[in-house]
Amino acid sequence: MSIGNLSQLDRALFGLRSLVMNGEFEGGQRLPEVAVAKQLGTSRTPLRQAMDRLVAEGLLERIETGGCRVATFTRDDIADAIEVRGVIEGTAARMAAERGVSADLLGQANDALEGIDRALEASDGLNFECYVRRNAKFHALLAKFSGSALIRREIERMSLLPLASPSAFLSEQAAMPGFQESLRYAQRQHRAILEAITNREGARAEALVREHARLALINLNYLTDVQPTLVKDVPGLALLAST
Amino acid sequence: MSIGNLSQLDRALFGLRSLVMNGEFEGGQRLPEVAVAKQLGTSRTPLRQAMDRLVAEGLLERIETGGCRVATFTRDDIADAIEVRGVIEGTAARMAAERGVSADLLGQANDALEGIDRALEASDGLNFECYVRRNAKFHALLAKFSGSALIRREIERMSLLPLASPSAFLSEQAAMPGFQESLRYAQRQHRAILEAITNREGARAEALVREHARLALINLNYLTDVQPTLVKDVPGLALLAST
DNA sequence: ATGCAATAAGATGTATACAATTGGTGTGAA
DNA sequence: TTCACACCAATTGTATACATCTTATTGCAT
Repeated sequence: MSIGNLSQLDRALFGLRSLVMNGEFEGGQRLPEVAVAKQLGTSRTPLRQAMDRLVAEGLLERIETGGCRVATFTRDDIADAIEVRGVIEGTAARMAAERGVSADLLGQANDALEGIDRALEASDGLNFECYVRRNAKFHALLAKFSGSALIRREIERMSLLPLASPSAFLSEQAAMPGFQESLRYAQRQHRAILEAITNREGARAEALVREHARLALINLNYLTDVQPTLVKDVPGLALLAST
Repeated sequence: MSIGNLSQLDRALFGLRSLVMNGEFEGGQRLPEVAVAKQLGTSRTPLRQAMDRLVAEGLLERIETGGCRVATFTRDDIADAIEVRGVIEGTAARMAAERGVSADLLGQANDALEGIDRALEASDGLNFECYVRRNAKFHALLAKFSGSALIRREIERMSLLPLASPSAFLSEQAAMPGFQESLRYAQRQHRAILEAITNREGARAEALVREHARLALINLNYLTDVQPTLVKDVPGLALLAST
C-alpha cells in the first residue's frame, strides 16, 4: 500500500475499469471471474471487490443468478446522466451563491479561468492540454464551492459514469467544426457562472451551470450522428448500445 | 439464495446496517471484522462485501490505513442530503412534466393520493399506517415518472442515507404539535405536484417537489431542538454528531 | 519523567480450497 | 422431431489459512 505500489484491489479496479471502458468485453455477457482474474494477474478476492465497486459506479450490473455483466447504455441513459450531473453541479453553484464562498477559493477559480484564457490565446492557436487541465480544475472547484462533502462526492460519482464527465468528449472534440468557437462559448459560461456566484445570484448560477452541462450533450450527438468513426477513440463510448 | 432463505451476504448486509443505524457502535471507531463477523454469525468474506456496500451507501467510511469506521453526520450533512434528494426528485418531476407520463401511471398516483385522503379522514382521526404506505408509494411513483432508470436509482440511493428518506421522520412525527395539519399541508403539495405534472408545467413541478422535501428538514429541527428525548427512537439519528 | 524505538499482538489484505448452485448437453421417450 | 429429465461441467458463494501491515505496549536511553 506504499506510494506507487498499488494494492491488488487497486490493480484489479483500475485494470477492470479500463478493460470495460475500452470495450474489451461484449456488452451484456457475463464476466467469468477466474478468467478475468488471471487476465489481471490477481486472485478472485480483490477482483470481486473491484466488481462490487464497478457495480456501485454503474459500469457493471449484477446478474440475479450470480456474477456480473457489463452494463450497456442507450443514448438516453447518457443524456440523463449528463442532465443529472448538470442538476447537481447547478445545486452546488446555487449553494455557493447562497452561502458565500471564501475569497481564496474564488481567487483559485479566477486563476483557473485566466489559465483557460491563456490556453485559448496561445500563439499556435490553442494549448489543448492546458485547457483540459484548467477546465477540470474549475469544475472541481465548483463542486468544492458548495461547502458540502456530500455534494462533492455526488458530482464525482456522476462524473465517473461513462461519457458524463465534464471532460468526457474534450479529447476528440478537436475534430469538430467550430471547435474553438465552442470552447470560447464554454469559457464565457465559466465567467458568467463565477460572476453569478460572486454576486450571490443563486438562481442565475444554477441555470447557467445546467446549460453549461448540456454542451456535453451536443458533443455526444455530434460523435454518434456525424462522426461515428471517432467512436473507437472515446473511452466508454463502446458501451453505447448499438441501436 | 432461495426465497426467504437469505444469502450470507444479505444476512451480513441487513444485520450490519441495522446495527449501525441503531447506534450499536461508537461513532468514529473502527469496526473489527472478526468480532462483527462472529456477532453476525457469518464469515469475514461476506461481511467485508457488506461493509463495501455500506461504504458506497455512505453509512461507513474507509480508514486510510485499512478497515472501516461508522460515519457520523452533522446536521448540515443531513440537511444537504435532504436538499439533494429534493433536487433530484424535483428533476424527476420536471422530466415527467416535460416528457409526459402515461395515463396508467398518473392514475396510480391519483389512487395513492386518494388513499392518503382516506387515511386523513379516518373515523378515529388518522389511519397512520395507511398514510405512511401511500406516501411511500407516491414518492416511488414520482421517481418512476421520470422514465429514467438512472434517476430512479439515484433517488433510492439518496433515500438510503440516514434521515434523508421521505418517510424518515414520519414514525415519530406523531408527537409533534400540529402534526395532522402538517400532513394535510404535505398532501396539498402532493396534489399540486401531480397537477403540475399532468399540466406539463415542469418548472412548477420541480419547485413544488423541492419545497416538499424541506418538510423533512422541519421535522429534523424539531426532533433535535425541541424533543431530543425522541432521538433514541428514530433509526439513524444515533449517527448524528452530538455537537 | 518524557520521548523514541523495538517488539509483539492483533487486525486487515490476499489467496485458495471447498461447497453449492447454475447452465448446458446428451440421451431417451413420446 | 421435440420435449423432458438427468447428469456433468463450470461458475459463483463462502470459509479459512496465511502474509502483511498497524498499532499498542513495554523497555531503554536521555
